[in-house]
Amino acid sequence: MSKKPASKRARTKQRRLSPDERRQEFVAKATEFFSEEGFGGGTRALARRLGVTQPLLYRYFPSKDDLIKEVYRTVYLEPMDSGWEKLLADRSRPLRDRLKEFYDAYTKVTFSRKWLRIYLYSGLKGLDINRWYVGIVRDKILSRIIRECRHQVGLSAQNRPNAAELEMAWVFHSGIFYYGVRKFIYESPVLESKEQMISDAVDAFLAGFERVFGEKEAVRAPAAKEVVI
Amino acid sequence: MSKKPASKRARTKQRRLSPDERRQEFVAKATEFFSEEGFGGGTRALARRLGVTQPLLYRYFPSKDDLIKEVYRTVYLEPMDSGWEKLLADRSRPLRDRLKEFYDAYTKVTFSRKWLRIYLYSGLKGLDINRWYVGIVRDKILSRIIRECRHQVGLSAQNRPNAAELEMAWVFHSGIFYYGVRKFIYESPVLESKEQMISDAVDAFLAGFERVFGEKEAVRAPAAKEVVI
DNA sequence: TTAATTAGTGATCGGCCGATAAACAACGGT
DNA sequence: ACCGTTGTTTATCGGCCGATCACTAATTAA
Repeated sequence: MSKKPASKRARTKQRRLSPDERRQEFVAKATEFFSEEGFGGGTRALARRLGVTQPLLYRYFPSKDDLIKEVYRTVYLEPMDSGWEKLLADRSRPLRDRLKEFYDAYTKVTFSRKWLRIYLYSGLKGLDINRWYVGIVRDKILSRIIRECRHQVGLSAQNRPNAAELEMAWVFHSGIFYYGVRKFIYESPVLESKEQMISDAVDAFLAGFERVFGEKEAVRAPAAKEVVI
Repeated sequence: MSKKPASKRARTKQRRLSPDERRQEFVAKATEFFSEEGFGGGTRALARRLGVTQPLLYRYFPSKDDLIKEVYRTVYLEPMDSGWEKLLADRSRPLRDRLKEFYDAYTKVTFSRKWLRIYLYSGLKGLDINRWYVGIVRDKILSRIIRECRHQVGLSAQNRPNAAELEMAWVFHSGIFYYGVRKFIYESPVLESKEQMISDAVDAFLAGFERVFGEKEAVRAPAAKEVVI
């Protein structure tokens, strides 16, 4: 193989991108790259994938860590949709329908090899942004779901969710989440219909919530165990 | 700081370990080390933690990769207990009790920072051993659970589980599993009583399985969707 | 057309990595 | 007390890493 000046003026004129666009392009490709290689991936390999030389990265980002931070920022912020809370809270529709629609939407943005890998890597690193995200899920999504469940089974939806309810919502949520992990990370065969998986999970959750928390709580553990965390 | 001949005969006589014991000791410490640092962790840092010099590792293991393989081997095999299948299949006891006891035991060996981190790292690497483990869980645990659930709700427990049932068991199992991830990886606050979490999850799962698969399946999607995967 | 500015490259630095070889220290049988 | 064996260290190799700098090429403003 000889030298490779290829792609030098490969396509007609190849508009020069504005600095901001170029930066964003780098971040986007870097996200793909790091999601595959992990954040241990080298800047030279990344630059090769971008079709540029390695030092050029340092014109756009002060350090590799800064680039990585931007990757996190875009990946975590991208899927957030403020409409979700309203969707979950809309009591003019059956709760079952709301939950199904919410998880259809939620998994549409989070179930990708890219997103899940970045998420797991950042979780293993113990990054603040991961903690922030977990907190958002708990406060904006799961707490809301519990309020709606309480209302559904005729309990007061006033107080904050207690720890046991929250845990049950987490187990439900995580079960769905892990479908994505099995499919896109483990590349293990899963039920081909994501919609059916969600539908069954929602039905099971609602049935379970009712059995565990509905009505006669007499048989359950003493209230001391249900401290709010 | 001067040279550090410390720990040279530090404790009385310091029995010299047999080669096999020494090897195992190295693997054990290496497991801890890699679970914290990830497998990108350096051999020098590992050796420092072992209190020896780096080249010594290469007397016991031909390469870093071989050491890592042994780490995987011990971590994955350690928790496997052949008694679990029997426990799950023992129909002289209520299914609810069997499931609770099984998950109490299962989470006792898998819920540790060490195990979970190694598991997630190997999953992200797409290692064969991870696929093998997922297959074991599916075939030895979840399939068994479904047979017992079917028997419980009066269905034939003969045929293999269909894809929808299997998925539901996965969602249940993953929900419990992720409690460990949240606690030990994300270090997020969780319901302090693991037993209650399991108990509620089991109750919800059983209620859900009955509602979704019990009796009148008329309302469910056409059978075509329930192909065995 | 020319000068100034910006985009991109080649060469290179120090540092850490996995791995090897040779020297040295400790033990065990006789 | 000796010597062979085994355990351990010191010194070092080539290679890849993140980062820097001086330089060239392309673009824009005049």
